Amino acid sequence: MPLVNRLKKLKDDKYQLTPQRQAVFQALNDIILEHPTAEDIYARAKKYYSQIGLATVYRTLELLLELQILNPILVPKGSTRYEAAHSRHAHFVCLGCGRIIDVDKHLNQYANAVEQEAGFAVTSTSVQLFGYCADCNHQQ
Amino acid sequence: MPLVNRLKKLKDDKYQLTPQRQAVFQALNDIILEHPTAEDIYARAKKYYSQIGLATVYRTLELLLELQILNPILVPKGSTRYEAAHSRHAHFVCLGCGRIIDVDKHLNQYANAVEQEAGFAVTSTSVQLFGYCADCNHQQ
DNA sequence: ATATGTGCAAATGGTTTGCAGGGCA
DNA sequence: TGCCCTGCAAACCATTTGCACATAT
Repeated sequence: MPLVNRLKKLKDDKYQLTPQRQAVFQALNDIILEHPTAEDIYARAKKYYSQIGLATVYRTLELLLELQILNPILVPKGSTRYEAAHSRHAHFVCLGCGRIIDVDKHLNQYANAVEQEAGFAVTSTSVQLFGYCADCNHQQ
Repeated sequence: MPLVNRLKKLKDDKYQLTPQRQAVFQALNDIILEHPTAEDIYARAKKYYSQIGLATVYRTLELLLELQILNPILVPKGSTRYEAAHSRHAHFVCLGCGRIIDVDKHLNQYANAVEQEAGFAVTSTSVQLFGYCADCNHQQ
C-alpha cells in the first residue's frame, strides 16, 4: 500500500488527522526514499505547516513506527533514519563496487524458520549481507 | 581467533596494552556473550581495575570496533550493545522485552542461497530480525 | 621529548517529557 | 466535559571531548 494512502488507515483508526500529521505525511511522501532523519522530515514538514514543532514530528514518527508504516534505520553515529516499512527486506552490499542489490527472495524462508523454531513473530527486518558480487568476485 | 588472544595482536600493533585495556578485555571475556552495553562492560572492568573511567571504556571499545574485534548491535531504544565480530551472525530483537537472541542457525542456508543464486560471495552480515518473542507474543 | 593513554567533569546532540493551552468528540 | 493533540522549553541520557596529568617509547 502506497505511503500516502495510509492516511486513510490513520483516519479510520482512533487517530486524529491533524494538519501537523498531514504535513509530516506530505514530507514523508516527498523524501522518504532519501532515508531522511527526523530533522530532515521536520524541515520539509515546515513547508506544509510552518508552525510545526520538532517534538510533534518525533511523536508522529513514533506513531508511524507503532503502526508499522515506517521502519527505523539505525546507524552507528548520527541520528536515526526512516524508511517505508517493508516487513521483510534485505540488501546485498558489494564491498567491491558498492552496489546494493535486493535479496529478499529467500529471506522469508529464513524468517519463517526462525519463527517456527523459537516461537517468535518476526514483524520487520534489518538485513545487510556484505561481500562481493559476481563481477567483483572474478576480478579478485 | 578467541577474544583473549587478540591481546597479542593489540600488543604487536602500535597500541599499548595498559592495565585499563586489560581490564576491559577481561570484562569482555567474561560477559561478551550477554551482549553487554558499555555500562555493563564498565561495571565488570572495575572488578579488574577499580579506578577505570567510563570514558576509557568507551575509547577502548571504539578501538576494538576499528580493529574489527567487536561489532556494535544497534537497537531502537537504549544504548549500543557489543558482541565479538563474526562473519555470519544474526539477532532476533524482541520489541516487547528488548531481549536479543542469537538466531544464526538458518542464516547460512539463506546466505548460501543468495551466493548460489546470484554468484555473490557473502563475507559478513548485519542481520537483525525484529518482532515479538514467544512470551511477549502471548501477552499481546 | 614526544606521543599515547587516562580520569574527571563538562559539553554535546538526538530524543523525550512536563506542562499549559487548544481543538475535536 | 473529557480526551487527544500541540508547541515550547527543559530534562534526559548515551556518548564524546577538553584538559591537565601520567605513562610508555
